[in-house]
Amino acid sequence: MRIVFMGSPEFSVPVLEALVEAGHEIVAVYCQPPRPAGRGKKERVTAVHSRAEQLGLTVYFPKNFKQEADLAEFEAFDADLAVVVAYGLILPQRVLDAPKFGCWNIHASLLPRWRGAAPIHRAIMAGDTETGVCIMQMDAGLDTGDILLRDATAIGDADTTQTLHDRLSQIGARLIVEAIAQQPSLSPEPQPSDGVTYAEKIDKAEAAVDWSQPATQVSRQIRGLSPFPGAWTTYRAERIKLLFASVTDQTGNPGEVLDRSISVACGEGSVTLTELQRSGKSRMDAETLLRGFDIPVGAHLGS
RNA sequence: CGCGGGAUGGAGCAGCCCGGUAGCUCGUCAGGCUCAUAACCUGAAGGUCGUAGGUUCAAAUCCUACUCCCGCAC
Repeated sequence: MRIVFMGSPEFSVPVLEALVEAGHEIVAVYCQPPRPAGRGKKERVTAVHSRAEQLGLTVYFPKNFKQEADLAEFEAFDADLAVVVAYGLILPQRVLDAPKFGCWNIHASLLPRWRGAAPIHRAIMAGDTETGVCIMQMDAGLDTGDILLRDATAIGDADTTQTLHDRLSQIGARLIVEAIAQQPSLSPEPQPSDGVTYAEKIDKAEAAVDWSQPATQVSRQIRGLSPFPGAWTTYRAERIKLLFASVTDQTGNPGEVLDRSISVACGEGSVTLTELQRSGKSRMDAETLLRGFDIPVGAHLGS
């Protein structure tokens, strides 16, 4: 099949690779343009951009699809299908209609739950026990298209946004190849009107840990924001990012350090912090961190 | 030219301001102990202090340039 690929971040890369692997003809790759980003404000290309160039594919990055030239260029590829995964732009109807089979989107949730920007973070933060990937026939709405194929995966207590992100990306890659192979016999199913939720973008204000929350909620917050943007607390005016925490059942004043494993009392129960990162340092486990940075029992975090 | 932190035996850090014998916690190795269990005691090995210059009788420490890592902001 002649396919136009549209995606930007790391999540999209395995999908692109799978399509190439499956022998499809990638006639163009679209992604977000390079932008000044990161330390030093240097121009950064997207993950898809650099991988596509390694694969010898031509990369396009229009600002949006409002210019006639960009629309015409897209239509001129005369593609059979466009595969869209975390591209970062709203596609106008002309783009949706251009490929022979339209545009298919890979979305990292079990729709209609968690439509929108941050489905992986939201699923963990909400305490969902299951999530998955949907292949959908894109329409004008926000993640409202008919479902072509889906697959689920369980969310465990050891999952973080990192682990789930990687797993869902792999599932998405496999699923899109399957969907294309089955294309003639796929039966699009409209999404149910019940159970619709929206995954709002993560706000930085959500990243500060509130120790008065129950331990289960604190753990979900820490795991759901790990590794990006990272939940954090403070100790001695220093900001400490928390990358992983498991729920334990000790009690104390919220924010109080209860033992030498950095177990911290929450509003209800406690969490044991096992992966942390001081600002300016790399992430390390609790024992390693404590070797050069004392957080004594009885210390109070986050005040 | 966005702001800032950092690079010191295998790991994590102190020492730098105020130049003068390389230090702490842990790990490793050898031996001891066995009511200390996130055990204890004794001893040992292991570092051209990120790189390159400069200042100096003397530089981990002061000066200059560079490389790499990270936090914030975006």
